[in-house]
Amino acid sequence: MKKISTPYHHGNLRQALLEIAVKLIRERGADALTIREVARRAGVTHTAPYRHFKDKASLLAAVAREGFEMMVKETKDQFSRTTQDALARLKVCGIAYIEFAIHNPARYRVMFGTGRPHGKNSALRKASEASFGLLLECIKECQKEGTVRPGEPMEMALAAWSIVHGFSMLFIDNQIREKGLFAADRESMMDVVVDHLYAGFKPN
Amino acid sequence: MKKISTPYHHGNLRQALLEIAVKLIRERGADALTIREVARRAGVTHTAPYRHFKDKASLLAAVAREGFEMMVKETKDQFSRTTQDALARLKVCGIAYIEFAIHNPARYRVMFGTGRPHGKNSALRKASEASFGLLLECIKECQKEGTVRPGEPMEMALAAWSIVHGFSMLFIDNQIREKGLFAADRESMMDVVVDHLYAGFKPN
DNA sequence: AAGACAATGTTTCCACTGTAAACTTCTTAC
DNA sequence: GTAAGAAGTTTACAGTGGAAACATTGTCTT
Repeated sequence: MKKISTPYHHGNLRQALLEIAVKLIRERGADALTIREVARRAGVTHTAPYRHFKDKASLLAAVAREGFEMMVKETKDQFSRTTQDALARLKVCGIAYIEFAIHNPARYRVMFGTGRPHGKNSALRKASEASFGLLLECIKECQKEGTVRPGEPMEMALAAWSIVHGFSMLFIDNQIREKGLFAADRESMMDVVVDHLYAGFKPN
Repeated sequence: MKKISTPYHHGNLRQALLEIAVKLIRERGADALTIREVARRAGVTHTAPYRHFKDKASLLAAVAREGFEMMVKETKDQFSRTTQDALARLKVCGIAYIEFAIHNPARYRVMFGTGRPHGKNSALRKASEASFGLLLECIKECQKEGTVRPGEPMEMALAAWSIVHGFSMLFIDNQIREKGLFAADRESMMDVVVDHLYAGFKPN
């Protein structure tokens, strides 16, 4: 039996590194992240992190994975507070997604910004698939319910994901505020964008 | 009178650097780009690029700016080949955008991936605004034409931009193929996604 | 309780990076 | 033709990612 909670030398360094990494990215941007600085703040040597992460990319992948897991969890939490129909849940999906991105911009960028595809890193891939799965299920349920028009659910999920992802990216990259779109507050902007999409999903 | 076309020592090094940078990003990914390697391939010392770009970020910003300009130009070219209504042009906007992203994934990622907002770099900002402006104008024209329902054009442009941007990002990050969505070919996927959005724009 | 063993952290090392400063060499305007 | 400024070079430095060999500590077996 391995006691996970018991500290070895440092005391759950892996988790500490992840938290420090996120904080650092938040403070100085994603590419300013440095393994050495993370180690420094954790109070360990600059090579200690390599016991827990193969390399820098691997550390970032772990941050990303955690992000997907958080996102799924938060969405599900919102679900449980939404006792309504599937359409309501579908909207929750969109809103929760965007809210996550806005509240965790640094992490969000890591989740998608790396450029290099998740490829082999199956843990990361699984986490991201879980997130997509949530959306897909919602759409299927809506179709059963009759609140979303028939059609290949995959394609509709793709469209839905595209819009919330796109909006999130633009928002956190400041492209929106820069273009003088801050007339409306954030929440109503979100609603507008999401509604435009769902308008295209309506039956009839 | 300054003769721009005449080579000094190297011969239009600035442009050469830009081209090499893009090629490098294409080959090895955006963060593998190194000023020294760019210089090496250009056959100059590793500090020569600093005569043309303040720093690495500045070089990347120039690559991004060029990208926006290319995108606008290509869209306009497509416009001139589209003698039809404004709605047709609006669709061209979406398709051309996605096509650009797909054909220039490396550059596209630089255009949006940096994380750091364009902020002060006004040349980059202007180029990106031109691209957004094209979309905005299309929507306004469609509204005049009656092929897009009334409503704040800014908001609709935002929605439209979100979806094409989101789709592009997901596509070039391989998130789509990874999720087993390659059933449809690229072109029909594009059409489907764009159509879902425009369905929400329809009058009535 | 006593080692053996694997997990964790450290030291030392290396090739490489971004960029500043002071320099040389070329181009062009006068 | 010469002075000035632009373009490219040399040299230097601190910081980085990561490999390798070493030291330490907790855990497992007996």
